[in-house]
Amino acid sequence: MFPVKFQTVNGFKDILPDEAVRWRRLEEQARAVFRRFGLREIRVPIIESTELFARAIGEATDVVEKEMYTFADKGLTLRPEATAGLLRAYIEHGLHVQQPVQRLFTIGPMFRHERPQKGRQRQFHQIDVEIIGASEPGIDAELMAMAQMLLNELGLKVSLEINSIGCPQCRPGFRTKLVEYLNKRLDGLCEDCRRRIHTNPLRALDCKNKGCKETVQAAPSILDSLCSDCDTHFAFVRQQLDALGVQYALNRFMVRGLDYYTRTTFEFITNELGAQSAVAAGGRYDGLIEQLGGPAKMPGIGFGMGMERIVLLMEQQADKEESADRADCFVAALGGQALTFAAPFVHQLRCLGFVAAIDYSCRSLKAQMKQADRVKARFVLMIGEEEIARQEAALRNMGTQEQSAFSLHGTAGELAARLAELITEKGKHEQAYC
RNA sequence: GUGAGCGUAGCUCAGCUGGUGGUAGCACCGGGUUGUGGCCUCGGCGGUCGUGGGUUCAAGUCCCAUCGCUCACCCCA
Repeated sequence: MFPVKFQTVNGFKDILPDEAVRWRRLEEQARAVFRRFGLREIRVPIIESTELFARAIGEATDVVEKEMYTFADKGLTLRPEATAGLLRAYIEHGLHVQQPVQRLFTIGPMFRHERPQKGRQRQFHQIDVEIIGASEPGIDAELMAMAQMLLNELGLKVSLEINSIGCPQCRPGFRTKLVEYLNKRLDGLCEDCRRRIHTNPLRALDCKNKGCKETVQAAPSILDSLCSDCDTHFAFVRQQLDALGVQYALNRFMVRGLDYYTRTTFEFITNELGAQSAVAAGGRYDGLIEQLGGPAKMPGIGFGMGMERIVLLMEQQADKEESADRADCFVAALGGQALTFAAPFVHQLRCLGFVAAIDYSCRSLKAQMKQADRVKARFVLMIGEEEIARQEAALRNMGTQEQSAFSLHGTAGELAARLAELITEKGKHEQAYC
């Protein structure tokens, strides 16, 4: 039984080097945008106590009920989302004392035991942003504007939908009204939604079933049931979005899957990801911090951005750009003696900060040139018997095909420094690579 | 947890109503260029047809089981 083939387990994926280029671009762009908005990075463990997630996300949610990777005997769980862990860290370290408003982001893997499909893995990655300690509606608008800026700069076309789901003061009233409405129209609802009336009636509002969609069209709107504080808040959010030039659509049917959300909720959506539509989503969670044992009445708002989904969109939508993985100089060594020259040389070039490559196999020059081409080398330095005899290597510019002699007198360090100067100098004149 | 579809070379795929696994494309290696890349050209490497059973003179093809993957439902980023 020896030729056991191992493979990634279901729902987990390798990100191979070619694809990792896109991931890196996403992360770098995110960091660049976040810096402009004064966000600071925080890194927290991917394992927390099961109890933390149960409290934050809600005991009755699908995520907690059936999707968590839990080590039952240890009371620990792989995080299914990032907010809970960040807030735990915020509270544990008393960050609010240092700075009343904390603007934080983190990037990393999350885990949910769901059946995988397009744009959904069991290990998936999120860019997560939280602004804690500020309740002003301007914050809500700024956060959405920032997410949109990032998506725009990645070259993606997605749309923004917003809603307000009220607060513990006004939502129960709406819930009652909605249940009343739904109960009168059971015929128009799918089986799931009839069940939802008892478990989570708001979910019926965003059911994909056609009949439910029609039935729900005339349902009472949450926006008409907001208390005056929530209503004022949401009006300001919309006004601010307009002022910032952020395009959005109001979606009174939008609901959240996690219990902690209050007031403003939003989703950046696309119809180019199969059954998945949200690429980033979030909202306010004004009661959550207190609920987790933090300071009373501490507000917060945040969003998660699904990196797999963004990367899929980047593949489909964004301009293909040339990979930056490019060698400055490839040193072709022909024969063992040449290697003793070439290797220290390449090492010195690398010390000087250049991307240098070498092939130790001593294959034919043709083969090595092909290899140089594959690593997109801008220059190739050729060292063979003749060159060693003459003490002059050949330096070839791969873009222009120009070739010149390069004296081999001096120590490896001196030679590398001179070569570095040469390839920098020549590289300035021809950016184009054909 | 539920449903549907698909497993042939490293990758993308042909393979008809069962009748010898494809000069297939890409990639890789080598020759054409006694030491010069991309384009071209010629050649080479590469497969227990996911696995196990069954039907048949004969199975990549039909049937059953099993494993894996994909998509969708639920739910969610």
